[in-house]
Amino acid sequence: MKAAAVAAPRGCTNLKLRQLSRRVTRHYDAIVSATGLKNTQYSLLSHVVVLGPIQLSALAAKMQLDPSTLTRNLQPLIAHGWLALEPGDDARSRRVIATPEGQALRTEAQRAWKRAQLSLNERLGSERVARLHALLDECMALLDDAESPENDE
Amino acid sequence: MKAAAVAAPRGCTNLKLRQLSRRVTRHYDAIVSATGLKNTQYSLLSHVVVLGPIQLSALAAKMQLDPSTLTRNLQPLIAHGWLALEPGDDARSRRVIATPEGQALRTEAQRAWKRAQLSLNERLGSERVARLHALLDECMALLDDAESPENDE
DNA sequence: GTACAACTATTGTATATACAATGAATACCA
DNA sequence: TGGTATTCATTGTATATACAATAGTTGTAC
Repeated sequence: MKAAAVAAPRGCTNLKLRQLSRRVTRHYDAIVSATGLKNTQYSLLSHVVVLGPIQLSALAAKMQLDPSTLTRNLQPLIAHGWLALEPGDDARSRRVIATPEGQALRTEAQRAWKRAQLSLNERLGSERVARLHALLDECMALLDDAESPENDE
Repeated sequence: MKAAAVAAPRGCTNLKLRQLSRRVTRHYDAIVSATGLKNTQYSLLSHVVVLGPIQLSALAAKMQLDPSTLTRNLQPLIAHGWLALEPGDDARSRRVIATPEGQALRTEAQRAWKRAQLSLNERLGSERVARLHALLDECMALLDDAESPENDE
């Protein structure tokens, strides 16, 4: 039988991902920004609400964010009084926690997020979105795996 | 017969896209940055090389970039002498063009990009990458369509 | 117990991204 | 032809993102 012809990927994966990210981010922001949160801020706030008081380094890892980026992204949310920093186990580490105001805002913003997600599902088709999620998850998992071994080259 | 069960998408499409984008961008940057270009700059330079002298607004549309973002992103490349601005048809419009140095750099950087893409294909599997590309393209096309009609609300 | 390695978070610096507002030029219409 | 709307690009402002370097802290080996 013939050798299985694996379709060679065309184009730049990075470009395609970034372009769609920008596009989709604009879609969410158009809806979620009514709550005063940008999509990124909603995401960060949500993570803190769900993951409870959590160490900064652990949160950065969970969110695939550089620690320095996390430090910076926290600033607006702390300034608004939605998040707060606590001392950690060490004198060097810290934990983030959502304030009551932060939790309330998250509950409200979650409704807006839901509307944005549903309207996206509608435009793209739920089945397609589900496939996209699965694929994105697979890719992320595969790239994370490549982190642990001696793949430093 | 039973109604077709369409898998309801779980999680946030925006988050998944952004996380994978960040992850993949880091992968490309680790390889392409040796040429002195960040992935975004390589992408912009490439577009200009390929699309020839092109009006700013047209380029922004092609790249799914806000015009103000394009203006800003051009600055480093112009400062390095890799891109240049020309007068457009109007007195209000302008065109971008790649200088000879810019074209040479792009040729070099393209080789690095290729290595990054191939190594990504290897980690994720070419077949999976091809499926991802197809899906990303579909989603982008569907979102673009929703632009033209009176879907403003 | 001290010197050095490893860890945790932040700052310095640079870029990316977009919305709102602006300035300049052109199109259009009455 | 004169006024208004539209188009094109840029600036003001704010945030997102990451690498490199730094400052403090803890662990560890001798």
